[in-house]
Amino acid sequence: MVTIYDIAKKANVSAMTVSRVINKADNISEQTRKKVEAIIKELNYIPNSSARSLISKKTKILSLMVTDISNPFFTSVARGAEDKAMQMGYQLLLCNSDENIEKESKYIDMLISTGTDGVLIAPANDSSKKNIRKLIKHNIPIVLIDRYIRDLGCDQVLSDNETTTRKLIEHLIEQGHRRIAIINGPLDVATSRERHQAYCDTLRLHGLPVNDKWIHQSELFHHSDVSSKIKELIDLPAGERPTAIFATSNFLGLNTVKSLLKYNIRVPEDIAVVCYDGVPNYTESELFLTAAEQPSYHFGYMGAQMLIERIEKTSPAEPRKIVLPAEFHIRASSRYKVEK
Amino acid sequence: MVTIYDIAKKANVSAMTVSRVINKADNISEQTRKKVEAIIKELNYIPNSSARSLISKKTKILSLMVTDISNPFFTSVARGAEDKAMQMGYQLLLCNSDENIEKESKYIDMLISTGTDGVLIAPANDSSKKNIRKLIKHNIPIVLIDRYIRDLGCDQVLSDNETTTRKLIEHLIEQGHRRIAIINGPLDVATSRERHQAYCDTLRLHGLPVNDKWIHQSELFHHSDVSSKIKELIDLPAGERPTAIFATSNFLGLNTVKSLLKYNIRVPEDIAVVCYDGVPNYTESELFLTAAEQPSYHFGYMGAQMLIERIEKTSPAEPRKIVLPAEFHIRASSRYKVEK
DNA sequence: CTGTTAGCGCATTCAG
DNA sequence: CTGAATGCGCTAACAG
Repeated sequence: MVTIYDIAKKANVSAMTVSRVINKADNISEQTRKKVEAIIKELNYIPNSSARSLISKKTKILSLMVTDISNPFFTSVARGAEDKAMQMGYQLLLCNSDENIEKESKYIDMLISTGTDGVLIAPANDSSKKNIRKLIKHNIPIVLIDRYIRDLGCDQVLSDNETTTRKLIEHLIEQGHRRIAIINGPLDVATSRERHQAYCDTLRLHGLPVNDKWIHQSELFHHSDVSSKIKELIDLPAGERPTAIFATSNFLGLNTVKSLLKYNIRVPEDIAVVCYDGVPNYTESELFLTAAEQPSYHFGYMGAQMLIERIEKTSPAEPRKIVLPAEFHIRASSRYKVEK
Repeated sequence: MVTIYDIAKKANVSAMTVSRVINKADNISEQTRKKVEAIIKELNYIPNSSARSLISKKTKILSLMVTDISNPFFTSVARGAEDKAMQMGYQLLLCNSDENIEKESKYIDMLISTGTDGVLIAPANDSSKKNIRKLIKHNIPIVLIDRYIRDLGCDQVLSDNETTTRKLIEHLIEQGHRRIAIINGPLDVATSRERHQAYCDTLRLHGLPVNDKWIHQSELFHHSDVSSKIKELIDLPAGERPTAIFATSNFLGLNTVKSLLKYNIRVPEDIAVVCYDGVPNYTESELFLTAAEQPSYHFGYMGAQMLIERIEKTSPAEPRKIVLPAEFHIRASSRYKVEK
C-alpha cells in the first residue's frame, strides 16, 4: 500500500506537505505542489479513508434505509439519492429493512459503527422511532423519506397524502361512485394512516357513507396478498358492494387489479381502481392503471441534498420539510361513468 | 463518543480486555466477560469501524457496481447481493456506472479509497478492463457479474448466453419463422457479443439466412430508442421483412414491442417477439412477452457469496465460474405459427 | 487469563 | 510556505 510517507520520501518533502497537497490547502508553493502531484500520480497513490475518518469523524458515506429496494418506488429513490451523493462526493450504502424493526435496528448499529455521515430513512413503521433516536443520539443527521414520525425534529421529504388521496377519491366520486373501498397498508405506518384519514374525510365531506366492511389494512405495506379481502368485497350484497377501490400503494394496486380479474370482475366496468403511487413506465399497467404518481426520484435526490446540507452545516438549524405533489394519470382502470 | 477506554475504565480492566470481549476471544474469564458486556450495553458502546479498518485493512463493506439500479435486472441483483452481504455481516455500497467508463473509473478510485473488501461488478463494457485491473492491483477481490471480460482471472457469475439464445431462436424457428431479426446492445459488451454470435450460429445451423439488415446494435445496452430501427425493419420488402425479432434485453424487448404497436404491427401475428431476460412480475408484459428469464436475484446472491469466500480466503485459489441457466416463459408474443 | 507497548495512515496543532 | 510531534480508536505482539 502506498502511503503519504512514500510520496513524501520520494518528493523530498514532509508527509504534512503531501497532506496539504491532497487536501488542496492554498499555502503551498506552486512548485512543490506540482512535484508532489506528479509523484502521487506516478505511484498511483489513493488516500486511505479509514485513517482520514478516524481523525475527521467523516466517512463521506450516506446510507439509505428502505423497506425493500425491489419496490420500484424505492429503486427510484435510491437512484435519485445516489446521483446526488455522487455529485457531492459521497457514496451510498444500501439497507433493506423489510419492514422489520429488528432488522432495521441491527442495521442501524452497523451504520453507527461504520460511521456513516448521514442516513436517509423510510422507517419500517412507527416503532422505528427508537431506532432513529439512536442515530440522533450519535449525532448522525437523518432525513425521513416518505414516512413521517412525530417528535423527531428532523428533515423530511414527504408525499402530500391528504391532497393526493382527496383528489383520487373525488375523481371516483365524479365518475359517479358512491361506494368506495380502500385497500391499505398497516396503520402503524404514517402514510397508511394519513391516506386512511383523508379517505374517510373526503367521503364524509361529500356526504358519502364510510363502511367498515370497505376498509382493509394489510399486515405489510407492500407485496401483501389482498385476494381474500377482494373476495369479501365482491361477495357483499349488491347494495353494499363497492363500485370502486382505492389502493394505497403500487403493489396493492397491481394486486388488487390482479385479484379482481381472477374473480372475473371487469375493471373498470364492474369495479374501478385507482392507485396511490405509480408503476414503472416500462410496464403495460402504465397504460391501464389510474395512478397518482409520486416523484420518487426526487424523494431521493432532494433527500440526499438536504442530508448533505445538514452534514456540511450549510442548512438552517430548524428542520425542513419538503412535500412533493403527485402527478395524476387518469387511465382506463377508472375511466368509466357509473350509471345512477 | 464512547470508546473502548471508557468501557475499560468503568470495568476496571484494560482496553485490551474489552477488545477481547468485543471480538469474542475465548481466553476471557466468564466473570470479566459478563462485567464488560454489561457496561458495553449500559453505555451503548459501538466499536469504531474506521479504527478497526485502519489496522485490519478490512471494512466489511462490499461494493456493487451496476450500470443502472433502475434496471429491474440489477435491482434484483442488488437485493440478492444485499441479502447475502447482511447475512455474512457485510454492508453493501451501491454504484451506478451508467455504462460510462469514466464514471466507473471515478467510482473505482473512491472504492479503493474507502477500502471496500470486494467488488461485485457488471462492467460497463470491454474497456472496463483497465478499471478492474486497478482494483486487482490494489488486491481487492472482484466478482464479474453478467458481463465477462477476458484475461482477468477472477470469479464470475454469468448467464448461459449461447444456450439461452439458441433455445429462443429455435423456438421461433419451430413456430415457422425463417426471417429473424436481432435488436441487440453494443458489441463491446460481452453479453451482446455472445448473444449476437449465438444468434448467427443458430440460424446457420438451421440453414437459415443471416441478413445484415436484420441486425441492430444500439449505442447503450439498456433504454435505447429502437423505433427507427424497427421502422427500417417493417419497411423492408415483403420477402425480406422479418417475421420475428429477438431482443437481447428486457428494455430492448419492451421497447421493441412498444415500437411495433406504435406502427400498428400486430404482435405476434405480423411479427413475433422474444426477449432475453424477464420483466418484473408486477408488470402485465409478464403475461405477454416471451422471455428467457434470468435468475437475477441469484446473480447477486451467489456473486456476493463467492466474493465473501474470496475475501475470507475460504475458496479455492483458482477462479470460479458460475453459469446460471435462464427460465423459459413462452407467452403470447411468440405463440403464433407462421403459415408456410 | 490479563495488561503494556507500539503503531495502523493521516491531519491537527504548533514551531520554525 | 514547510516540518515535527502528537493522537484519533483500536488491536497485534509480547510480557506477565
